[in-house]
Amino acid sequence: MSTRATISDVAKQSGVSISTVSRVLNGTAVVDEETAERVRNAIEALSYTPHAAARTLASRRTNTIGLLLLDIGGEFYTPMLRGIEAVASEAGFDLLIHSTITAASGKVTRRALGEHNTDGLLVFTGALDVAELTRLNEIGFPVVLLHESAPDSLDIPVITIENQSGAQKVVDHLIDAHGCKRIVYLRGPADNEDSAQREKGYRQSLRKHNLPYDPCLVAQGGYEPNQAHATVAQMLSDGLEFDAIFTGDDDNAVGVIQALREAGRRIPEDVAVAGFDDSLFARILTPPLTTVRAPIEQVGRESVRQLIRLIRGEEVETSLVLPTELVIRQSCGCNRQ
Amino acid sequence: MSTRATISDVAKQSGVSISTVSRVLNGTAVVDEETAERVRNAIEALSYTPHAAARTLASRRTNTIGLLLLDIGGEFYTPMLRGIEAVASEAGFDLLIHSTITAASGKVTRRALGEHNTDGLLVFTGALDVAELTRLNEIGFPVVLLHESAPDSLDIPVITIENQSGAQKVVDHLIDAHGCKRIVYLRGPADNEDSAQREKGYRQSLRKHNLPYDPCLVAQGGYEPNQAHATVAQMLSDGLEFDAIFTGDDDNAVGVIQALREAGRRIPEDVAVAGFDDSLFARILTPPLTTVRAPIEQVGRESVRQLIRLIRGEEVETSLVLPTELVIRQSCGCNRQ
DNA sequence: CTATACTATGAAAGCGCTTTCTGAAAACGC
DNA sequence: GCGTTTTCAGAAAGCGCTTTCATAGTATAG
Repeated sequence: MSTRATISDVAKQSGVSISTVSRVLNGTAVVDEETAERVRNAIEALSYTPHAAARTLASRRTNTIGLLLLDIGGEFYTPMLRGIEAVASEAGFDLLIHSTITAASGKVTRRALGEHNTDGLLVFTGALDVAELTRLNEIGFPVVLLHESAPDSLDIPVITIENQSGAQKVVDHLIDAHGCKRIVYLRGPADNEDSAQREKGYRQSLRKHNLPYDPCLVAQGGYEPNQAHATVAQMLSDGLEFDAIFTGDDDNAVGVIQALREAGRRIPEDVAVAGFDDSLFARILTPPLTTVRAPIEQVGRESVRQLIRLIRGEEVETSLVLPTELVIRQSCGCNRQ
Repeated sequence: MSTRATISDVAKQSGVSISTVSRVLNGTAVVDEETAERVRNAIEALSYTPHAAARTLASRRTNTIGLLLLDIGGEFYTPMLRGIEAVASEAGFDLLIHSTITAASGKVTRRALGEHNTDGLLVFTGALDVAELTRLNEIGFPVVLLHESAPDSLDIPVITIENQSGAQKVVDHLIDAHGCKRIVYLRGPADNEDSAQREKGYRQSLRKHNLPYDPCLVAQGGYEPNQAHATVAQMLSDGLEFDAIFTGDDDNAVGVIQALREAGRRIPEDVAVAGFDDSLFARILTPPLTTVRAPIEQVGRESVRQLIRLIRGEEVETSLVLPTELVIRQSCGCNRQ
């Protein structure tokens, strides 16, 4: 507080005009090397840092990108955040984060992130309503979506992962390697695009292997251990028969494994289990979880790269789908000790 | 982009001066209700949002708090972030996040977060060097430290948790309930204050029970499964005898359990294990981990509260220590099925 | 040696707000 | 009914920068 050095302090100290200081700061024009050196010394001596808001106001650039999340606390976000932060920081952008879930309670619908405080927005599945998305699109504001495609009417790039083929690979494996015939699929939250894609992959695999599609075998897991636990417990008490569960994501797998164990079903002898994501805890589950590796950190990195291109007015892919990879551990029946 | 509405557009549209619009916006003075209504309508009609930088520049308030982390990807941060975001957002502050670990590679030492773009800073253990901390303290800039106290010379509030008593409780439990006599303690990274405190608690408990302190039983775990794994494997191959491991944190526990299992030691029959933090995965380990619950989200919440008080110039506790709680599961030998 | 083109710099106009100062009009007091 | 307060609103001065425009000085060409 007190007396921050301003650009004119630096100018005075080095005996030049503020224009010249600005030029040295930004490299926007050639400055005599000797003069530049004097300016740099003054900056150092005054430990001067340009005032971000003043810069923004004058240059009409915030040098900040915004990240709009549903729930910042989700485990899923951690690697994504790491990727986003790394690329943003490397490119000299600040990162403003807002979680819309906490905002829901707030009375004032202050637009937390937008044209007024960022150069562009990263929007995670469901974190922004279509109306606002449309508004941003109309004023040509740079936005990149993560894990969910935009309404067709809007031209907004999307970064996502190979959900369908990933799911197909893991279900293929359950069938081909372990002879599973009745495979449960646990959906994510309603409207979740990842989940819908994975379900497609699941059905595709069944079709490919001439296995019947039984709607009873598909149910809600909610990407959430408790719900998955309840669902599986219900299935078991209903006497539903199955020899494998593709849990939709790894979080579900935690609840699934617990429910199976409580019912005395052995994994993988009685029921094979496979997840999706390859979360940090997938390998520490017992048995270690066979799953599909989702390149989440990479999604974070790419999304920022695309957003920055957009901000710079460069060409951008409308959609980027990052590859997933089958990770075979033991919950499917492989590698038994 | 294109043509954002500005305050003067709103003023024109509602037939008042920009001063009045500003007053309606901020409630800084009484405005005739009828006039105010007209202004509000204009704001709505133009879907006007005040330009943050202009506001900042004029009012000398950024309405933003900065969070300086070492590694944003750490699992540990997730609940903390949730707490921080929730309180900040509720209080109308934006949250600017920067991870210093990624910045290390950058050539330019741009001060990512500071007086120039935030009203105050939350600094996590080790994320800022003492020089910068001192500078901020000297200019009276609001800073709150998380999980590490400031150098004595600086008067900076700290939010931390009851590490020592938490550690003591869990070691007490290992001794009292399970008769453990030779308990290993795995340290966190060097200089980690949490770890040092927990070690104190460990030693205190030994002393209280008249158990000898054997330096061989204390080693590096690094809060990191691989290192913990290596350390324990080494201890085992050295033929070191012990009947329990207090793993320092839950991350370590993952490596510890694996190492013990590989050596054919049963948990908890041969070796009892206990962690610290109560991470999300503590309950899904096999066996479920006995640990100490650290109120990490609470730390996040409190830190923001304190920081906001500081920003407002209110009185602040110099140090806040949040309580920890023993969580007994099965890795210590309790609740065996 | 003059005309032309650079080069390096400064002066000054904003960017979109907040806030102080000032004043007109309405309300009040006696 | 006149002076005094109160209420409401506008004018204008910045906040600390970037950027355009102008210009002095210097180099280059013919």
